[in-house]
Amino acid sequence: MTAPDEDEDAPRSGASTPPQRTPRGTLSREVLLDAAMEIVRIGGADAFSMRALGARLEVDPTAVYRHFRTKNELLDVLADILIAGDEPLPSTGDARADLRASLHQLRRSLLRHPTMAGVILRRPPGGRAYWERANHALGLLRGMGLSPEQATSAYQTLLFYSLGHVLSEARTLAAAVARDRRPSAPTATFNPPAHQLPDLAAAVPFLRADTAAQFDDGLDLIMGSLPG
Amino acid sequence: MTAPDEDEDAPRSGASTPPQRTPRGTLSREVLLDAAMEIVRIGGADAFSMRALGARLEVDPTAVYRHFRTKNELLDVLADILIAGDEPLPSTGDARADLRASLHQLRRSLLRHPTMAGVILRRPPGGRAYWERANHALGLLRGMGLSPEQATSAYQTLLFYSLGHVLSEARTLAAAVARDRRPSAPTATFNPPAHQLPDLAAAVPFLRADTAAQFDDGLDLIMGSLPG
DNA sequence: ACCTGAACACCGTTCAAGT
DNA sequence: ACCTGAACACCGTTCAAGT
Repeated sequence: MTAPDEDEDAPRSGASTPPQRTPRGTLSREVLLDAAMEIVRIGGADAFSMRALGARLEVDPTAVYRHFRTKNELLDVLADILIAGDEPLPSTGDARADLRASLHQLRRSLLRHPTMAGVILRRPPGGRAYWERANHALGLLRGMGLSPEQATSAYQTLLFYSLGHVLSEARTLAAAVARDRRPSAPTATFNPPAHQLPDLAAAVPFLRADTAAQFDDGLDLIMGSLPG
Repeated sequence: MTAPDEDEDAPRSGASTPPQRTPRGTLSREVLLDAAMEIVRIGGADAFSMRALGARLEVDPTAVYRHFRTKNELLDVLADILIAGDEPLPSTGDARADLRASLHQLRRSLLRHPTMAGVILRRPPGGRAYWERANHALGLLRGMGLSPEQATSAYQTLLFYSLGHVLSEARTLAAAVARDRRPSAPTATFNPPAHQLPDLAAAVPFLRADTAAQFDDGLDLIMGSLPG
């Protein structure tokens, strides 16, 4: 009924890498966000806590509250950094291609921290980068000849598809990461119970290993209906 | 930069409703799942913990471990119950309509516990209902004349779009729920910073209040490319 | 001004012990 | 066979106190 259950609960190991010294008064939003991202990179989303953050910076955990009102507020800023990514929004002049590229950017950036993607996507959007991406994409859709109303609908469809795809990839990746942390757990590859589900069985060979190409296929399908 | 931040952290109130008596030896998976669902219904996903579950059933929290190996395992079973929903899979003979109806079912069922949707969608899929839905939808797509390969691609696109849409609705709803639990927090309606983002500003009037219709628009767009 | 430390009210999970 | 209770190793957050 349930999957073999390789639990994400794994060891809650505090990140045990060389902590960077933090002379008095050096704490800042930037330093905190960098350290938070490091903790996530090393130990995954489960390893991140206000206490782990304090420990990493050799500072009392509660010192963080000078700079972020809550853990969730910090998480939201982290989210927006991931949504922004490190590449500029594409603008080659080919609206179709740019739109596609922007969504691929978003996917790649969120999947850079797969254990974090699920955490981040659960939070309500609100960051600057999120809205800038929306504005950019809407502009491209207008450029393809869509009305504001059509552009809005198309963008939401493309965005929700992308978020769902990323979420789906991220949760599988995150589970795999958790498995590898428990070395003895079974490999339990993605293996739907096709027994007695014939149409599912027929689909299994076409589940693509290349999930980036799979993502692109879906974009194709959705963008196929768009003018321009 | 970040939204006004009405935190989901709210009071971690243990569900304080009339607990049902639990004579010795009555504990079962079913009783536990019912109680868990009740806790979620009353207090949201944050209120659910192994300790709250024990308290509700007037049982030591650790007694739950006789029936579920971990909290995550229980969560996965809960997830599959929500994914199954309480309606049978539609089969009117109109494949297009049935496919659409099935995805609407999934959306409605997940949104019945919006605070739970995000939690559930973060977990890797693996329940029976999840795969039965896939099998059913793939069969409908085959019936519309799609090849196994086309059906697989189309189903994944539709599913990921649906999950993304539900996630997006759920996180907004969950934030609203959390706001209402802190009666003094500002209302902070969904309000993108359209200032200096002209294309976003042009889209705002077309963000539909009726999110079920919005969901359907996206299904239209995607299914518009499909044969049959 | 900025950080510390103790404290509060919680977690999930394990395991020896009881009935 | 089934449940309890103590214990372990954690949480986020508040607030008075220190420097």
